[in-house]
Amino acid sequence: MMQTAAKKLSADKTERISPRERILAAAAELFYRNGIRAVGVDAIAEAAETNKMTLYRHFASKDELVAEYLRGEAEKVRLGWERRAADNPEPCAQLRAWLRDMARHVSSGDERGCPLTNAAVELPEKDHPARRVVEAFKTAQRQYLAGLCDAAKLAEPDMLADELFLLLEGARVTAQSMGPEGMGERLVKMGEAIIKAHTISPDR
Amino acid sequence: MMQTAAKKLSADKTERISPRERILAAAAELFYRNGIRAVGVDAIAEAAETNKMTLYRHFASKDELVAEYLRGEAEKVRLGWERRAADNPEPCAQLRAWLRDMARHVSSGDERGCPLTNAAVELPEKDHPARRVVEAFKTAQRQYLAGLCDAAKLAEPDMLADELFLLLEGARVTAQSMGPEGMGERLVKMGEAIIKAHTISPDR
DNA sequence: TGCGTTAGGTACTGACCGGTAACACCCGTG
DNA sequence: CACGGGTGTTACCGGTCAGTACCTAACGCA
Repeated sequence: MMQTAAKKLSADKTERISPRERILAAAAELFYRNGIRAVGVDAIAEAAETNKMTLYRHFASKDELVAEYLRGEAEKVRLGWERRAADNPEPCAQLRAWLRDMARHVSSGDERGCPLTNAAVELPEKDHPARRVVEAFKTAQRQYLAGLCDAAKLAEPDMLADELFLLLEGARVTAQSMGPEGMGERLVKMGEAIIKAHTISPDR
Repeated sequence: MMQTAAKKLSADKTERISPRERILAAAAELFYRNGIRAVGVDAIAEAAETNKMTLYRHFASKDELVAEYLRGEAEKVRLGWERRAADNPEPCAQLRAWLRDMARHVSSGDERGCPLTNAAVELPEKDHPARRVVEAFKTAQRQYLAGLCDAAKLAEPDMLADELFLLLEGARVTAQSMGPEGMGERLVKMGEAIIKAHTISPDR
């Protein structure tokens, strides 16, 4: 009675979302916040307002769920790049927008690093399905960034791309062990300085 | 008989090392290689050629053992700085030596990132004894680096210190999800370029 | 010689892990 | 109305986890 009514009500507003999506959303939140190994499947099922059986009907194993979670995170990042590309036709402006986005994100306070990177730290086993996702993502990210630096006609685009990439990766991973004490604006300044250093000189 | 003979023999060559040291060494290797959460106390005791009871006579809990492991790693880093300071009286040369050491380390192949940073990724719980160790270490590292940049009379020493720090931190954490494809020499080039950018200009 | 400290060994606890079996249920479609 | 797929519920499996009780063996020191 109450239950059916509540079911129908919630079906109208939120619970129309399929269990699979709820599980993925809950897993993303818990994995990122508490670490992958620290979160059990029971906890995920509970947070998704479902149960373990349903989870295992949609995902072959916890490892596969982790891989799917990481694919989702990679997709979010890709969408971010798409948005910035749409907003900034100039590749250099796109680069700067990325820098600002990341700086804001890092200094947001609840930063816990890049989910993909964290997964690689937490899951060192070479044959883990999650690792393939991480490696593919990081490689693609690096290539895209290098292409962007090249399109922006900046000097030594590959090296500049790596500099920026490593700088931001370092900032994200460091923000969680040291407070983001003014890391945000400082990060932008550093990135801008590095870009500037690659605007003038043809090589060294 | 056999046992006592073997005991005495081993006591003469290697097993004079106290169980505590053996446990710490085994824990360091296993924690770094496989991740902290992935390693059980039984595995550590076995690798240290002792048993769980002896482990718990020397360490109050696994968490405390982890903290002690991290203190050991921090001390190793400190000794590295001491060695470099002895070898390079000039602060700028010391900085460059650090860069080279880190580049070699990153491209060594079996890099799995900074143990302290990895611990912070694996153990998000704010009150974990390991986190205090990590935070103290990272803060000290940053300050020391800034002091070194200042002593080297480089422009904007604090920002330069952060740039180098984040760059190397990013390189270490990235080396494990992408192969260290020529990361070594490229890292040195990047660091040198950043240092160079801070040698001339008084400010901006 | 005797005694206390330290280490090793075995076995255990209670909790939790990932994963599965069996069954009741709701609901849309025929 | 009957049916079947997706879902919820409960109980369970074997294994592993951190941590402990209890006893024995070896050693240093007096």
